[in-house]
Amino acid sequence: MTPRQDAPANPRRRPAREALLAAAARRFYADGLAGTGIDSITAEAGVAKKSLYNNFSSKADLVTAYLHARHEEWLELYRAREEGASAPADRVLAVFDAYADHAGFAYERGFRGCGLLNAAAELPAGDPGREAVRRHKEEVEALLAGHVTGLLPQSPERAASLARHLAFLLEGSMARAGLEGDDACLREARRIAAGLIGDL
Amino acid sequence: MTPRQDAPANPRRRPAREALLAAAARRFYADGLAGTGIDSITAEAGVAKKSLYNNFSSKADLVTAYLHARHEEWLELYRAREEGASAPADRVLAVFDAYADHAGFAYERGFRGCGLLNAAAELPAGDPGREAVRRHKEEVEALLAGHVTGLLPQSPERAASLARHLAFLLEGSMARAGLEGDDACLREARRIAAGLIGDL
DNA sequence: CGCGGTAGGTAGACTGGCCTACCTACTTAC
DNA sequence: GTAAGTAGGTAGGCCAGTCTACCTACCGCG
Repeated sequence: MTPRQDAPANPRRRPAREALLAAAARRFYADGLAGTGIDSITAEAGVAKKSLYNNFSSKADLVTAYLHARHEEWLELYRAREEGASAPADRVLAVFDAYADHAGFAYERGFRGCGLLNAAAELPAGDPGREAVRRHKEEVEALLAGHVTGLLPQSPERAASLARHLAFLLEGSMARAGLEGDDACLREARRIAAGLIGDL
Repeated sequence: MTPRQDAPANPRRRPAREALLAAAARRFYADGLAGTGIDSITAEAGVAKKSLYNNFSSKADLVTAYLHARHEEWLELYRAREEGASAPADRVLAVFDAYADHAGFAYERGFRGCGLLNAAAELPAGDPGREAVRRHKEEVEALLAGHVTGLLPQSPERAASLARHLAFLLEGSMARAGLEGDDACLREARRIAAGLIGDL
């Protein structure tokens, strides 16, 4: 029932929502949530302020959409890496590769680590956005746990512990990579992970 | 040559600087750097705004002092844990315990992970404060590397790799603990670390 | 001992700028 | 004609930082 199933070819009638989301993603990632003003987003998107409030009810709503889009984007990267990784060990490493891809996206200019974690750092303790980031990280860990269970079918609790271990490794290396400004930490974490699941 | 070597007993003449630093630490940790206003800090410190600018040249200067104080605070916690830990393995675990202590400080109300990492998440890519956080994390890793070298004197590169491994584990578990809102992740990371250095 | 200067505190007004959010008025695609 | 875009203004609030005006503890000195 959606009247517009394909993107309109006319540039005059381009969907403002996507331009806004793309611009918001760049500004939020680079300057932080609180450090980014509405005007700078609309200016970068080349869009009127009214269009922002036509598509989003508030800045907080735009932040929510940003977090959701970033989650989806990561899933996309992971799915791309998962193709061709059939063995459980390769699927574990595919998660690490997806993280590196995610880093590579922003790497060209001012890599600052995981956008979701950075956003969560700005949100107060009980904030729904913070909960969304928590769920994302738990989902990534669950993904790892699924693959690790394939490697250790005989002992589920050892598998769960290893999955946590890998998840911490992944998260910590991403945080450090953001501070260092390059993805060397991520490559090293992948190597360490390969060692952990290699000698099973 | 300092004319006042002991704290003045008179409450009228209490040092505003310390009250400001303590209040800033609470507000910055709970609400973020950009999310915290000058007025809320002076109000919580029970101090005039003038006193803030008597003691600090700007809000950025106060942020710098906050980051430095947090670094020193962690060092203090680590030193307390290091006493009585003579074996290298125990010293490695003392670092993990110091992190848990650090978490416990803020745990009572609204634990939000590592204050230094959260602050760095708000700072732009080349910011001096961000560099300070990077140096702090590198210092922690160097500490771990020193202890691990005591465990693996025969192979320095394996020791360096293990130190990184432990550093990532530490950082990642702290990040996850902040999202989850409790220190269960930290306790699990300590257990995993003990396993890593136990079977050497 | 008393007295005045100084250093560092208090309260609060104020400026200029940026923030979110809403608004009007016009334009264009379907 | 309508829906959705454009440009840009405006209201009202919060921000950092400065300023005036006053107050009080301490110190040296006569």
